[in-house]
Amino acid sequence: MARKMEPIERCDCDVIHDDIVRQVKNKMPQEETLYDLAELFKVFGDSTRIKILWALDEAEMCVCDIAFLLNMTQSAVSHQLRVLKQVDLVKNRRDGKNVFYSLDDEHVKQIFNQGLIHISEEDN
Amino acid sequence: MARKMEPIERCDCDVIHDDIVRQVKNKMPQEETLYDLAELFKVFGDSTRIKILWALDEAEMCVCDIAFLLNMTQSAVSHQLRVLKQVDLVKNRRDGKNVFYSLDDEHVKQIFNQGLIHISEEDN
DNA sequence: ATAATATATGAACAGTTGCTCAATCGATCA
DNA sequence: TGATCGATTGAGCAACTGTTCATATATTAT
Repeated sequence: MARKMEPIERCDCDVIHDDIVRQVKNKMPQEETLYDLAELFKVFGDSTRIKILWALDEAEMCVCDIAFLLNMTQSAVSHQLRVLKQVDLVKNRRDGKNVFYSLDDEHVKQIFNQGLIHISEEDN
Repeated sequence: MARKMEPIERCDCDVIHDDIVRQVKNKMPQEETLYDLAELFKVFGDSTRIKILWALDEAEMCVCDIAFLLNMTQSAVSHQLRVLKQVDLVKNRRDGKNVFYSLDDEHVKQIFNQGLIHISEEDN
């Protein structure tokens, strides 16, 4: 996690590399943008959360329903819903004793589908 | 990580929920598919790997070039390239003392862009 | 051969993650 | 009011992750 502060020493590669590296450096998005992107994918990088998101894409559901569907404790589901809410992937509304969760982003399924394309191509 | 084996007890929610939950359950992809999807996103869930992938999308580069570009040790970069290779996101070729890495999937940028769409919409 | 360079790899370590468990909060109902 | 149900929250923990460091391997140059 901790980043080295002293610049890495350059290897003896050709000057050609030098130009390419400089070009790539200029084309790269901002450090912060790439960090945020990683943070988003980190949220997708857990099968429990993937399942929850996929389920909520089908229908709005309360916590206990999700827990039953995924065969998990309410507590575990609640913890994960919290994570999903923090990054604005889901929203919720209270109805009596229940709290209903639903998707708060229409691109989730598109992102998933892109990922599935990669997976299906791996089996070659 | 460890999954509970005894089924979660059902809450006293309406019978309506029961139907919805059953419907959602039927529509959900296979457990394994969702697991694989999470594994893929887990790889994207690290800013170092995101940077490497983004860089390699611009140009083929050797390990020391990537290390210099990202101001990281060769070792750290090499470890991450190994991870990326294991999931078929990058490929490599040796040229003398150097090993050149390049992208092995054309959808990477598309997946990134989908993610960026979500991020940019968060700032509301 | 030896030395030098580029990369890979394994152990170790700190930091993080996702779950369980217990306690708590919020709303409803007797 | 107290009892109950659904949901949330915090502590604690085992498992995992990403880096560093030291070492090993592979290729080239001397």
